[in-house]
Amino acid sequence: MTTKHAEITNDLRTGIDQGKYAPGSTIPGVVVLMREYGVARETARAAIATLAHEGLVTPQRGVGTVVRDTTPVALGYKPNAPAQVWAQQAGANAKDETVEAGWEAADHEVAGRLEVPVDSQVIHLVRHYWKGLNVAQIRDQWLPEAIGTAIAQAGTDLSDTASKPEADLYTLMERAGYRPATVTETVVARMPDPSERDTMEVPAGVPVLITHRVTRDAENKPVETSTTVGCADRMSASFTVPLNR
Amino acid sequence: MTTKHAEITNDLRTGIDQGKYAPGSTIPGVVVLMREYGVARETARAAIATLAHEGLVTPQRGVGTVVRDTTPVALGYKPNAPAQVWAQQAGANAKDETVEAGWEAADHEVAGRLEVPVDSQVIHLVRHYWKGLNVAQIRDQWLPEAIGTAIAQAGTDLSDTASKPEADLYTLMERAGYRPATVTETVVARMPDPSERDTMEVPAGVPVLITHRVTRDAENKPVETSTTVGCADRMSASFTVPLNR
DNA sequence: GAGTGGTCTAGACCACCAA
DNA sequence: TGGTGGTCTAGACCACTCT
Repeated sequence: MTTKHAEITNDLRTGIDQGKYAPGSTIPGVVVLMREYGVARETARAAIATLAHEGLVTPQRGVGTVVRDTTPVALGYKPNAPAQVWAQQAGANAKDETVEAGWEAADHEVAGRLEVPVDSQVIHLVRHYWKGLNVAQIRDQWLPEAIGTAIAQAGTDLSDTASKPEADLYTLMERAGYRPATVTETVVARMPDPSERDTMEVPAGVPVLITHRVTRDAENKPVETSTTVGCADRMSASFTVPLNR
Repeated sequence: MTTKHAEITNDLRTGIDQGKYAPGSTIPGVVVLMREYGVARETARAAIATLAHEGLVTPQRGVGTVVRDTTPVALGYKPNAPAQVWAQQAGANAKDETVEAGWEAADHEVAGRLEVPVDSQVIHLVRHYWKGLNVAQIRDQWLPEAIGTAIAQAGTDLSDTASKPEADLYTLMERAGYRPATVTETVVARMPDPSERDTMEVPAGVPVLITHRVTRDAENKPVETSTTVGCADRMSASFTVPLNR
């Protein structure tokens, strides 16, 4: 025999699957489930909690337990033009903002990706990508010392949060004499930690997608690396790769 | 004031972060927490449940609540050689197995990806990729009718589950006169549904990574599409893309 | 058998939202 | 103000694992 809360969960889940409870509407509340199934409050709540952690519903105090719209928003992501894509694809109410910029000492991870010595100076940029009222992605980006100074000498100080570069980063790199040739991206997923859940307002049951990127020039030397963390229900990553066989 | 269970969760989480509770060891159990914090059983359990849903611990009856090893297993994935990579990267105790094969009518989704009419015949293959004792990935793959029959005429019947093709799919395609030229992959993540949780034995708090792929020939016509679902703590996807600017 | 986590109850009070 | 979900309790019994 399955447990009582599992029984209730299954009934509600099939109801959602079959469209009995549409996205945006509410499923039967705690008190209703208590009465209809003859269970205690915590048992009814346990059933709902399972659905919440599966990402199917979002309980809201004073409102009810709302069925999530599980359709992926599918913000396609093209590594070929990382900077501009956001505005095009996320729609009119999208914006992005540099919240942090400056020089810092490379830690082990960043130094390894950029193939520079640990503790050597690198430029670190943190950007927030907004979609409507939410931060949908957070990007941490690092550039090796040589490139940071070369871009500065070409007239753009990346270590200044307030300054608005008038061109995207790859263009700035080219002007400074570094031509990006390839990007390698590695995608993983996990549940958000509390700070991510906080700044991006990730609902329960929604994982984050993490993209680690390394951009290299024609000599295969790293010219940029970044880590992008995004709410998995507000982003997806897409790649087109030629096959050389 | 934070809630009692949140308080306990935070204490335990920082303990894990700081290495006080190492991966593989157990955190204080329900009864210990009840005594030390002076709370009821369900309150202590709620604190542990939060950590479980964050993917940090796995409660086990009769054993204790074990700290998960959160290190990503990072099975790099190269779209250039999809079939062979598994064995190389997942190690010695990896294997893969075709669990389903045959002709079926294309549904809306598959028809759209392959750019064939809805309800036209397609080959459907389901493969399980094992890592040790677990299924780590499930791949659903579809080929358009023309290619399925061409490969059959070239001597390999893909619609037969028992038959072991002696070459990887891309090679079979080439022999049948279709040369794959590009792949486009879209990666998303979500929490597993019950059936996925079941066959892949996904622990609580671990999302699945989903890769939608379309392979095209030189004329940009789709020759294959597949959807791969994998436990996010047992796989990652990696892509290297040349920049053409 | 001792100790772990899992289920369930009946009842209390609190926080929040909408009408 | 009435209805929603969130927190918490004290106590019972069950399922599982390890020794």
